[in-house]
Amino acid sequence: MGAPKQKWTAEEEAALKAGVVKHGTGKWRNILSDPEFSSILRSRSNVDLKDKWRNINATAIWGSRQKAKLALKRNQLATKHYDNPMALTTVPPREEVVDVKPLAVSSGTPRVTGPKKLISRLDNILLEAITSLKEPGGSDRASIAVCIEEKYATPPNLKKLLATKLKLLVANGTLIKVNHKYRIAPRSTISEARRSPLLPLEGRQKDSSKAEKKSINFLTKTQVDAELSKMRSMTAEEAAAAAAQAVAEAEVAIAEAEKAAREAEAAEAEAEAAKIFAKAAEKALKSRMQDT
DNA sequence: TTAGGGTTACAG
DNA sequence: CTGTAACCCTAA
Repeated sequence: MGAPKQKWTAEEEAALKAGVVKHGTGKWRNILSDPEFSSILRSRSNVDLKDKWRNINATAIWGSRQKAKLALKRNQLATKHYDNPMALTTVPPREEVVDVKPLAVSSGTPRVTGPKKLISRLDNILLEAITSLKEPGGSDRASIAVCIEEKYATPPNLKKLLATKLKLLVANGTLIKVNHKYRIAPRSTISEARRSPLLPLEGRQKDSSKAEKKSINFLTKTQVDAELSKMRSMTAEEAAAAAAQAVAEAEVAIAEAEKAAREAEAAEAEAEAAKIFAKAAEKALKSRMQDT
């Protein structure tokens, strides 16, 4: 009687997303069993998690459930059928489009005003697709694309966005790219990946005193390094990678901010700063690319 | 236990 | 009045 509707808070939503990223779609019970998440989600049930996740994705992609319902309703109400069922689906308005390809000067991109709601939904879908594929060795871009296309409407630039996002997620440590397959990072909460650069260190050989690798980030020593080395030959590619990395860092910071927005508002400011910095870096690199 | 369908409560 | 989000119920 005291709670007609218990609306979800940002913390709960963030926890849910983190749980999905960590464990995968479904496994609500597993997510709920997680001590960290259960602390926040202990008031929620697995069904609630599922429903919330459904709602999030439904609202994100313009149409999972609502579209079907709406379509049905419209079909009954009006016989007018749309010739263009779905042209532009995804691409949320506030998406930060890390497009590095277009050489157009981004003059049409105004300053970041203060997007409170972010965290690209595409990331969720992407991770969801990878987890749903359940490929042990990971999935390649084609499989992921197909999975997403089957589940949602397929925008024309999906492939490009997917490639960009994939790269981005690999850069920030959420995904691990081995050869040509992508898989979820084994052990790392995104926020944690930023704080502590996960060190494999299987055997002894712990050169902790070696602070040589300090700045360059949390990137694990995967084959990505090799590709990056290869990229060094190409200035443009390197610049693009750097820009993508900066944006990735910004997104991570934003995610962290949303997760702990309640505890520290400064984090959000930091995220904003990081985002602005990323944007600036991207812009600079881009102009440098075409200027040189 | 989870996925999906359906219903109710709240906001615009 | 319509759309959205939480809630509830049921089948797999």
